[in-house]
Amino acid sequence: MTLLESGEMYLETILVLSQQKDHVRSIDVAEYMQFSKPSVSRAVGILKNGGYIGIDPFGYITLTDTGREAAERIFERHRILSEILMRLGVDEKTATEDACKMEHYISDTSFAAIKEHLQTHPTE
Amino acid sequence: MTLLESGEMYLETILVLSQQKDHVRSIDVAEYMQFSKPSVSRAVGILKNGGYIGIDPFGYITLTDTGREAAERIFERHRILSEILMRLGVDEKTATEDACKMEHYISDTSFAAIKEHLQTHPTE
DNA sequence: CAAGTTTGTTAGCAAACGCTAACTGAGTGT
DNA sequence: ACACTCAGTTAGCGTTTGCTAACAAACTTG
Repeated sequence: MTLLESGEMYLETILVLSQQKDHVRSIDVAEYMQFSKPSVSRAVGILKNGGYIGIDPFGYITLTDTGREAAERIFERHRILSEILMRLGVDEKTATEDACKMEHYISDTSFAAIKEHLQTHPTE
Repeated sequence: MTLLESGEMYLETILVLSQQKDHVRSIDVAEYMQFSKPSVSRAVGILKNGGYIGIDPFGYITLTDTGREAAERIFERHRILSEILMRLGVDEKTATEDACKMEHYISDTSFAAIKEHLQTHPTE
């Protein structure tokens, strides 16, 4: 099962929310993403089915190892992409929004190059 | 009518092909994009309907002013994005592929910042 | 405990956008 | 003229992913 943009967004959201709260429910994801409950319900089912998340008896969502890996991969892209855009003078809001889309499409190669550039050229 | 990624790709392709050949037909677009004829036929209908292209009696596709503007806007993003990626050490093929996706999602603000950076930091 | 809220699900719609199968109509060739 | 090929269209399918309406189950509350 290959993750598409939407799946990656859900995983990233689950990761972010789990860093902010004790547990994450579908309704939390729905509120955060501003999506309807049924949309999240279906997405959660698909991600669970794909082995990316688990749902405990309380309805709390947990990332599996695979899911956490994918979520962290995207989240890192998000951070690095917004950072380089801000480094170029882009305001935080725009940088974040753009990173949020580009994070799903950039290749490992290009991402590595950008990350490398940031590491070798610390904040001027 | 707001252009989505697919519409932008078709316009960009039409622009590129019109720089290479005397005239551009649906079949040329289909071959170039590796899409089926019906897919292109529908897309062409939508773009024509939206006022982005015209079809002359020979079946040749022409960009309207609006269409050309949109196509050139995307094409410039394509060029600049691949350039900055290559500047960071990414190989041409990957840079082009990535630019091809990101060009549709980057904001005017971020794009301007990248373009500005390239102009003020000529090839080292 | 009855009534209301909260959470999640099911059913089904809509749009975008790829596809194949099958047709039309125009030009080409023998 | 008959047959073939080429370009384009129509009809209709499948996937993804958002939505609303409506329902069920569980928790809260007076």
